[in-house]
Amino acid sequence: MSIEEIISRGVADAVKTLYGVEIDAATVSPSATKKEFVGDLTVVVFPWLKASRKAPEATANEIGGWLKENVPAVADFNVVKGFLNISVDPSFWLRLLHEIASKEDYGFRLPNQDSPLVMVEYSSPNTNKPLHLGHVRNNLLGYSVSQILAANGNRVVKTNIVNDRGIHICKSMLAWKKWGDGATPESTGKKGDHLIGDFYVAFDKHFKEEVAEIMARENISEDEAKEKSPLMKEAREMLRLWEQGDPEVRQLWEMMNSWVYAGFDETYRRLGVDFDKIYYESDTYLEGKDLVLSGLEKGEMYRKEDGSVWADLTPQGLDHKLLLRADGTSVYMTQDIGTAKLRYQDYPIDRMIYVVGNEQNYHFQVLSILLDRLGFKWGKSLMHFSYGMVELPEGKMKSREGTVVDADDLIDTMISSAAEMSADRFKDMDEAEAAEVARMVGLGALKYFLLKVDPKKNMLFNPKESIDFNGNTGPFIQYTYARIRSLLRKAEGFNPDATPDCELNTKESTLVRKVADFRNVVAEAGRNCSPAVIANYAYDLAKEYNQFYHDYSILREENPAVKEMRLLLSFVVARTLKSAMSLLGIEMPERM
RNA sequence: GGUCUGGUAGCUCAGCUGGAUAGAGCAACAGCCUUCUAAGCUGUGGGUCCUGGGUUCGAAUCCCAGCCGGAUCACCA
Repeated sequence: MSIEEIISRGVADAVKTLYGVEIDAATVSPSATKKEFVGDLTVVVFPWLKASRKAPEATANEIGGWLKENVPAVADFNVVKGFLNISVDPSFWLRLLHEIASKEDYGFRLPNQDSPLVMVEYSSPNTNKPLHLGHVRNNLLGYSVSQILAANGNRVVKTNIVNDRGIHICKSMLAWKKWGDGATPESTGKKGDHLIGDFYVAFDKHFKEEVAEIMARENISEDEAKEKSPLMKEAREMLRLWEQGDPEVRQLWEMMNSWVYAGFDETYRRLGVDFDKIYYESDTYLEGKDLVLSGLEKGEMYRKEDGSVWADLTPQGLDHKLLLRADGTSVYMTQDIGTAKLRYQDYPIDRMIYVVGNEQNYHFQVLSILLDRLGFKWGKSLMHFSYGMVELPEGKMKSREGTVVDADDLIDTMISSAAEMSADRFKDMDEAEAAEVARMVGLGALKYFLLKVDPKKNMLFNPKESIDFNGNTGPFIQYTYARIRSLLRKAEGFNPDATPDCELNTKESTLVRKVADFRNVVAEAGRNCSPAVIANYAYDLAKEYNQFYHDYSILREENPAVKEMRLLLSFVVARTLKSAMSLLGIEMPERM
């Protein structure tokens, strides 16, 4: 039983004994005492004033006195206004420290065969351009949420749906045919996804020139000129051929896609994210039609005179939504319904989480309603893990304006900056180790920077600031960890199973309490799917430890029991930091 | 216009299941390396928590209204 539970139950017993009123121990919720007051935990007594029929101070004093008499863990108390500050018996903290040190991975619950099966969809790239900063936020969030759910005892399937078909891919293909000159990743030395991206840009450039020319020549509006553009006509024709399964177009498509996938795989690998199952839209885009038609039979949808099929969402306060065009073809929503069907055939999932940007909030609101109507048990509760845009200091990131931050460039920049700034520290490492540490630190900086912010908010990514390794950053936490590891290496004969016997001071007990709280933090992060909760906890713990670290010379401590206890405390702090950061996908170097 | 979402220090962000004098980092200033890693630590200054009402012992937090910003409301994906 945790100390919070002991206190809660004690207060409930006290109120019952003293005032004869039953209260639910769960409503007591003791919180950490603020630094400027004496004590470990604080209980607010205002809620029981009606029961005591006394002033706040008197009530708090009575309850405090009862706790001190009857609850062994309570050593002392003091009262400030209606706040009852409780000091916990120091021996309790020592026992708790031993208990934590003796357990492996004390923060995580492992899933078993009966655990809920959760599918997390993230990344979802288009195959016509490389990944950019927005994808990086998506990938890191998706991976971290998966880790957090797994740590809370869920079975997790990480999935990715690749948008590998459509007019945008045809644009790249057409550009390659026209101006590519047979270029391949091998012949150009370019990463496959970048090569394809360059052709997409090339198409856009030629297309714009063509439109401008037509506008000038025929004196018509831009929209009309776009309609008349031969290039666009060719792209559309290519899409038509693709849909017919034209062998030549399909072959080109497969070749170019394989280049892109090789490029994506490398970026994913460097980011440290992975997937259990990848879906391709070219396999799923025709699915969903049957389901919509069955919904039509059940009266969940309706058909208009022109033959198109719609869903009436006005009962939910939304609009009418098109699901099948008059010619019977699918729209985006229909495809997502079809993908849901396929997924459910592959995995009997209990819960579905879509990590997709907030510009699609409306889409997922509608999808949830439709899946529910079509009989998916998880439809109603599907979670759209919505996140905001990443903006740059100069302004918004728009591919048109050419200010996109490429994911690969970004990773390179982070790693080389880390190497540069750490050159002095890495002097005594060999080249390979220095490079490995720079990689961990560079990526740690990037990941932490993007994950510590509340996902639903738009955030500002300042490349300069993210390279600054001071303050609330990943490297600060990594550094704290590396120092503890160094300390433990130097401490001769350190034994994590030792059971030193001494009293803990306030700083030490605060650290023990925070480490013990990790379990609750992981649970909270699991409830809210919130990497930010984990990140800010890790920072808080690292900061607390740093203050502690600077106050004592642990290796020179003369009392062997105190020395042993502080080493043990350092050990559990390091382990907790590592566990927390693993939920963010951040690696921890043993030296840096 | 409808819906969703955000507004906290000069800047970037925590805090939001209601609790004490609203916290970090950056930036500025002043200290601390013969001590286990100074990517650190200590101190100073910096706030109408967008505004106005309401709920109550108590509101940055909950409710209502308004102001400002973002997203979305495609037979695009």
